[in-house]
Amino acid sequence: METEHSETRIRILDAAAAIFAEHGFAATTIRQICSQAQVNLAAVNYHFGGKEGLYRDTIRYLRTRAYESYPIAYGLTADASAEEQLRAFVRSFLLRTSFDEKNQEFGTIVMRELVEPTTALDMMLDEGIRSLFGQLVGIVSDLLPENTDAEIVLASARSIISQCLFYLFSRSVISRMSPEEKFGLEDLDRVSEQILLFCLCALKEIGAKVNNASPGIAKRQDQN
Amino acid sequence: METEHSETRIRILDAAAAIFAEHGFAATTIRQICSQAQVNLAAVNYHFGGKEGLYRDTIRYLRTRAYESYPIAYGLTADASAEEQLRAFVRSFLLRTSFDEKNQEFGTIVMRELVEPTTALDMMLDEGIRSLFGQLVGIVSDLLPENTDAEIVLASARSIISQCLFYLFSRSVISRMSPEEKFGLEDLDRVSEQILLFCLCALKEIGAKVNNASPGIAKRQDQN
DNA sequence: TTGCGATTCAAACAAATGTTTGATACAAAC
DNA sequence: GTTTGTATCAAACATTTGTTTGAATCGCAA
Repeated sequence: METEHSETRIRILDAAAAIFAEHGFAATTIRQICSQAQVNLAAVNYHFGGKEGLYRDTIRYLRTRAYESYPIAYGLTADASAEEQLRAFVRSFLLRTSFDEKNQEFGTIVMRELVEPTTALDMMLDEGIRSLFGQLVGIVSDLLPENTDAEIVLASARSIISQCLFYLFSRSVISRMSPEEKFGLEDLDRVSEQILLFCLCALKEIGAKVNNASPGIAKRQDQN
Repeated sequence: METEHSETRIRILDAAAAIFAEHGFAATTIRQICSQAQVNLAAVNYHFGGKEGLYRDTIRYLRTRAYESYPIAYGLTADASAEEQLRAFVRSFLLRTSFDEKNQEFGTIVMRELVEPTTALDMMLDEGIRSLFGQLVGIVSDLLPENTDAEIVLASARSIISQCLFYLFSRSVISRMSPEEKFGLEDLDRVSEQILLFCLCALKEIGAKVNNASPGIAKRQDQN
């Protein structure tokens, strides 16, 4: 880990990222990678100990790059409202996983890990996914009345994250059903606001329902 | 196609469904399949012409079974309200793809096709996905005011389907984050109602917003 | 029974893949 | 200049994989 001092290492990692993302772990051969990276076939074993070692280091490499470009609280002041926090969460998530094409390889490999978990998934859970989801639950909790059932908070967080994941998973289908849509950087505002409209409306109405059902403590009626 | 007259064919298809779903196309060997099916190694080539032919027939085999068990308008009368139609859509979708473990193999292979499309994905689009999504758009359209922007209808439909897909794609993560949750048949009611709560609340509030913005034609204020 | 097409089987084949090897080139330290 | 450790390279190795082959077996009609 640490620094990628060697020039060859980086060339291999860049090629591996592209090819692992495109074909998946099993269907990728280290001959492809070494050919594209223009290094000798034995270089992978020399530098990474084997195909699996290269795969793990490739994920770390991409993840580091993605989170450096778009940290979780991307462009957010400390005193931001819960709604703004949710907006930042959704936008940085989309950017990190698919809308910035520089990070599309990261998103694709994450997706592959979800579908076909390897030991790398546990690593990703411990180092990122768990805390990411916890943060979302916190934001959703702030957007709902205090006495909201915890299960509703959790389910709502899942509903929200699923809409972000959709644009990762369904790229292949959408590009076939409506080929004119691209979902690149220039579409980020439109898509993120569509997601936020749906989610904020849902949370507002759920909050109203909760307050109606048990009009005990927190009463919130912030008309947008 | 047509009937699977041969006993061996069915044994191979059953084994192939399980193993393709578990390991994916590339990582599956026909030796595994034949071993599990207890047939000779050459049987796959004899009956299906090769590994790819077996893969295509396996998808068709699973899809037929899934849609026979849970058709799109599963348990729905002709005069059902739009909300009930949405409920049936969500429930049958969940059952078809993951919550009925008999169809989990189908859901898993669909998921794999989304992540790594083969020619089979085009087949699936033409024969099912496109009309399925069109049906959902119709239901959403009924649940929103008539003068709602078409783009909002489309985006809302995507938001809804994404929540159904979530329980397909995120099984591996959820089972690691909260291993006590199972998402089997006994959880269908709870999960589908959570999804429907979120979606119906969102649609209701979006509809209110639309009517506020352009209070022209349709006015709807059905307090739940 | 005999004959014949369909099916099953063990064995082998050719290609591809991850990995290893031993020699070579290179650069810095002494 | 010599040495030493690192990195690169072509070649080969051992497995695994999808596929093919040709004989053996089965089912059944003539």
